[in-house]
Amino acid sequence: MMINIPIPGSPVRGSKSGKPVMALFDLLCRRWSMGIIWNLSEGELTFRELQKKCETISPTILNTRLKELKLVNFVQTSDQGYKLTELGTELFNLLKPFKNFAINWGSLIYRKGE
Amino acid sequence: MMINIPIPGSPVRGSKSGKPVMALFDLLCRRWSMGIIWNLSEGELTFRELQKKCETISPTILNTRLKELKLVNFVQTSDQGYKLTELGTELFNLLKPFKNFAINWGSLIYRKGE
DNA sequence: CTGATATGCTACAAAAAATGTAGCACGGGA
DNA sequence: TCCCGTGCTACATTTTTTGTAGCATATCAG
Repeated sequence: MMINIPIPGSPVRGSKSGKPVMALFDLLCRRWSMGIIWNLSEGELTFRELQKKCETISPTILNTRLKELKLVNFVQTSDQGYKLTELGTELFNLLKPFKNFAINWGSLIYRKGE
Repeated sequence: MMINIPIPGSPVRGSKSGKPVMALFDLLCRRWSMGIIWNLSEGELTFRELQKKCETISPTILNTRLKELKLVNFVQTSDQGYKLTELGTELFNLLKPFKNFAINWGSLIYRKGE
């Protein structure tokens, strides 16, 4: 497995100069990144618990994402398994409003299909 | 090309029951989705302009993402090219604070490497 | 009308990322 | 010692993404 972290200031997807927000997007748009942060927000979880919460994630990708998220300091290990760092929690707080937005969006899509 | 949209309420990556927020994450975590929304926030852009803004996107994927984002009503076409819908603008507003977060995060990573 | 340019987009092969399944190594507990 | 549960790796297959070339149409100058 090959770990490749986007570094703000170095070229990333979306920005040759490495605009920080593009580096963040590069990271977050990797499959499951956001889901993992979301699921960890409720508290510490072991590897297998997290795997269950994510429902359909493969252990390979879960482990890769966890390594990445640890490297960028959004997630940390603990006795009990994995948990968000302070920074990761801040990021989750930015993600939180997506829930209601998504619910509203979902009801619009639903109506569209009627 | 095959368009496949996550529908809240139907199984999506991350949720067999299709939790709306997971459907949204499924969509947003596709490569370039967030970058496209970000770049369109400043105003209408033609296909080629958008391509230039995204710096390294391929036309294939740009077109795929645009079709998807139109289908879920985040983006619409206009005389001048492409622009965010009202809903897309709302979504952008949720994304906006990521910029400062990313800048802060970037400076932390930088310090880590010193 | 003709040629030069720009635009939106498609084709397609190659590369990279994600998936799914099997299962290993290790640390309890009985 | 045998049996679980846990964290995680191996690896073949499938899906996504990339990169390059280039087509079709529209516009404009001559």
